[in-house]
Amino acid sequence: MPKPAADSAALGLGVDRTSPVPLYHQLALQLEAAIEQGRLAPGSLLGNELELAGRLGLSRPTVRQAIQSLVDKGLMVRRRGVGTQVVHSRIRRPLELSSLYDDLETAGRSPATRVLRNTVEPATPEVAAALGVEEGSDVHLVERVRYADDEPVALLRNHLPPRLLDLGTERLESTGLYRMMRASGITLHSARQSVGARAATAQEGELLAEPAGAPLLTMERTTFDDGGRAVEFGSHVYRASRYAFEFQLLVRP
Amino acid sequence: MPKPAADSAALGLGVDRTSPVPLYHQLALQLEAAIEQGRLAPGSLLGNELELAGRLGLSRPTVRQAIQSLVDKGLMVRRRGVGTQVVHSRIRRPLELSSLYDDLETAGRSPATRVLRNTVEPATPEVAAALGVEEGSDVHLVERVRYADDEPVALLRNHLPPRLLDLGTERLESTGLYRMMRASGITLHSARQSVGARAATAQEGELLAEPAGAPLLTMERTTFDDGGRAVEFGSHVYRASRYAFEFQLLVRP
DNA sequence: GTCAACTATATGTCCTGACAAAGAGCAGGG
DNA sequence: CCCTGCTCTTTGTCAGGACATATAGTTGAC
Repeated sequence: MPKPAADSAALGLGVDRTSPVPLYHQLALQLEAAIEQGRLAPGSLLGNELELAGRLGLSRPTVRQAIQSLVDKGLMVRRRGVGTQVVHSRIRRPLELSSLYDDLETAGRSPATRVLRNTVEPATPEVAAALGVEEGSDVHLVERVRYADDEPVALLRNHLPPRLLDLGTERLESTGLYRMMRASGITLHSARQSVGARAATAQEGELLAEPAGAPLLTMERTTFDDGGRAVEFGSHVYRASRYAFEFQLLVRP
Repeated sequence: MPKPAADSAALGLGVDRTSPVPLYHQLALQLEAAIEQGRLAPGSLLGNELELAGRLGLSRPTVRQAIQSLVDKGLMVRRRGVGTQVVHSRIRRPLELSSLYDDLETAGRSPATRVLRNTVEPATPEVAAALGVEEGSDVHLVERVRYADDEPVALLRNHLPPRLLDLGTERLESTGLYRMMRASGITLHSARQSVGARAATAQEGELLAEPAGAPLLTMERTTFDDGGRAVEFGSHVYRASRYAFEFQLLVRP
């Protein structure tokens, strides 16, 4: 079966050496755009690395680094002795650590927030274990209802270590927690999540405009910064009728 | 605040050039083991790449490649001008495309399967769109109940394109679908998932030993091979009282 | 004493060059 | 006709060097 024919002619590829953007990244962006716009057809071969490097005036390692980043994103597949080709399937975004606020905003759904509580409380054993602080020591507690297009979507309950962040209620109402963290110079690194389901309590139902007993999607998450400190522990419930987690994931070789 | 002091003395690091395992991978495995066993303490610096390369008799690119793979796994963090240090938090496995069967088995929970249906049916519009086949054309349909420790955990409903796999009912009862695919030479590449929740129907409740209306965790997944062909479309429901998705995820820089 | 500028250090980027190994296709032998 | 072995192509691995740049600590001026 003949492969869908090689491509790789004039694709508008070319790098700008005066730019501060790394060459491999420039190339990666251009290739990604070419795939996105269909100029690099799914299944088409990219042409061998050495020749591509020669045409662009780059070295092979630089070209390889660009291609590798796309392979890591799942956009391309390399096969020794064959070449590198564009993956057929439409890859959307792989799963990343995202905030509900940003997700809703990029989906064009006008997020809004109502703060129910914004206090300091002693840490329960569970919270203390998650955040790595002393049991009974002070931790911030923030409870919010998140709306999308004026409809309640989720009930967000977050615990944060003390003195990490200035948690103004007004700012909490106008933006997302992760955005506030990043703005404070906190570098998010990783998170441990658990997603489940349970029935709504009467109080939850009232806040989310669902009957008591309605199925809810639950998410518990502990987020760490790049120093390994826990910066947030969240226990969230989502209206199953209005929300689902969607994500793409890759097989790691 | 002084950093937890540099380490990097004799860590038992050393590569075997006669081994077929790539040098960078040997080094990566050794470093990972050292972190795992605590010989490389969280927060400790690794010592600069050039010196490390010199001590091991390797070139810097090779050492960098090894370190980079650990950075990608979330185990280490690089800081220009500072060095590379081990992340404090214990990283478990990042989210990967996994099968319930394997997950249960690695958790030591003795998975078992009962096949309810194993037939060929015409594709509904939804299934046809997911698998990329003609509407109404033949597709395999497999319906199973998955047990863990003799307790029902999930109801699995899979659609597969025709002639992809030999779907013997006996084999389906004794292993997982993904394992069968891999054994058939199919290279899994990526999957698109959607996780939600809903109430159990009467029939689902009966099969899963839950009352009707009980909250269930739902997962829809389309899996693609490295050629971009859809190889499976699954619509699964899990008992929320017995199962939750747990995973770790990294911030992509 | 405080702040700015300088310097040392480590990673980030990029180059050239070389050989190894896997896969596909072709040719030859059974 | 099928299978085996060869060869060619292409990616995989590795070396060694050079310069750029961000960060931290130190030094110097005010």
